[in-house]
Amino acid sequence: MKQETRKDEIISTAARLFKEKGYSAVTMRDLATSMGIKAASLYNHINSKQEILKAIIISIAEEFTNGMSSIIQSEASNISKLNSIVALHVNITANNTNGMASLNNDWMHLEDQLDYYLQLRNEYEASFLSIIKEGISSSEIKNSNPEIIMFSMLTTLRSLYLWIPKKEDLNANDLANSLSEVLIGGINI
Amino acid sequence: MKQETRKDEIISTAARLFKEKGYSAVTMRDLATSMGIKAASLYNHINSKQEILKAIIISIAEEFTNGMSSIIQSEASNISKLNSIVALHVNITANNTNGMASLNNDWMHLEDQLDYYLQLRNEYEASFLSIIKEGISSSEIKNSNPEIIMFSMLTTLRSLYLWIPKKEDLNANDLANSLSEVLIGGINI
DNA sequence: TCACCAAACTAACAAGCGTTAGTTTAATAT
DNA sequence: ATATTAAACTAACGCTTGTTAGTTTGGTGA
Repeated sequence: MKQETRKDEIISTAARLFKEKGYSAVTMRDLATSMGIKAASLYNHINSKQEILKAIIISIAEEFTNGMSSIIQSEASNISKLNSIVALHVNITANNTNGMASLNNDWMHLEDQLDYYLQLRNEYEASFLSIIKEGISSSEIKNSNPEIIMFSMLTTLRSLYLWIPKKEDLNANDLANSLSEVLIGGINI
Repeated sequence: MKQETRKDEIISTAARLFKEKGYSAVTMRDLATSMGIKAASLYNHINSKQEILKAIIISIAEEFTNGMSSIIQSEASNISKLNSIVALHVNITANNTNGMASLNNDWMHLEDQLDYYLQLRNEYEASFLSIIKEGISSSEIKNSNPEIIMFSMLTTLRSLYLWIPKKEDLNANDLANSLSEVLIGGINI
């Protein structure tokens, strides 16, 4: 765990501001003011506003890709893989709530890295869907529409960034377990 | 059903653009180009960019408030009320996919109407939560954390705008039913 | 035929944008 | 003490922003 550089501070401050108003509505002067410096001084540490967005989003996207890769390769049951996906989202989001907001809402403002981001996202969703389909084949999962199941789970998981900060006394494991129960077990008796 | 005015065309075109890039990243010149006119000409029909956002968001928010009000007043079971909420979201979203994107992502750029919007949203969530809590009390719903249940359902429903446009042969009733099954019944066997 | 009017236009505004260039400051290493 | 350097600064750039003012256009009703 390397110590946080000034560039890291800029990136995490930017992520906080991007969460509140979105990438496009946050100016370099806003960011500088939040850091207690002038806008021009930011450029001693970063090359462009774009670069900040890229740094926020791509690193998280790659975390998801790596996590999914481990899950896919494991020998667990498909239901157990879904539980692991829930835990993956809870953990990544708990560690970088602000960044998750940019990933969800500002990915379209990635320029050079947009294609790469979309590739990672498509691969992630394909892996997710294949787990659900295999779970249906093996009778672990109800024979419902697999796209609807994935959509429902994934949108809930993607929105965790809105919800986790409100639970100050958060235990990530407890949340992941409760959420898995609701998402997988349903709510009716 | 009154015929669409030029102002309505501007608002629906704006909603389409706002969905793609967000309110802040869409300029009045972008909007004008999409309409095939010059930016200044927009001001023959609308008073400000703000006003467009307000027109998009507030009308939808009030639709939700009215829908929830009917559901709350009905004599149905709590599970049945949840089914009605799912249908409410599917129907409103199917009729105004682009507007739902602004409601979800650009509500914070409402200025004068921000407080009003937040009031409607808070009331809506309070009603939603009370249905779930009553469902738990009456043993219709598993005794899980009611906030987690609401969070899970609501975030899925709020993300429908991303998903509905991909299903071109959409039957709103079928989608509402399938989604209710997954959200309420869960997915495991 | 002519007055009217909605809806387009051209031109321009002040303010704000991301960014660059060159300079100063203050701490560290020699 | 002196040289080096990271990190701040001031000043300004060219461009884009939302918006206004005043003008032209083309169709409708008297």
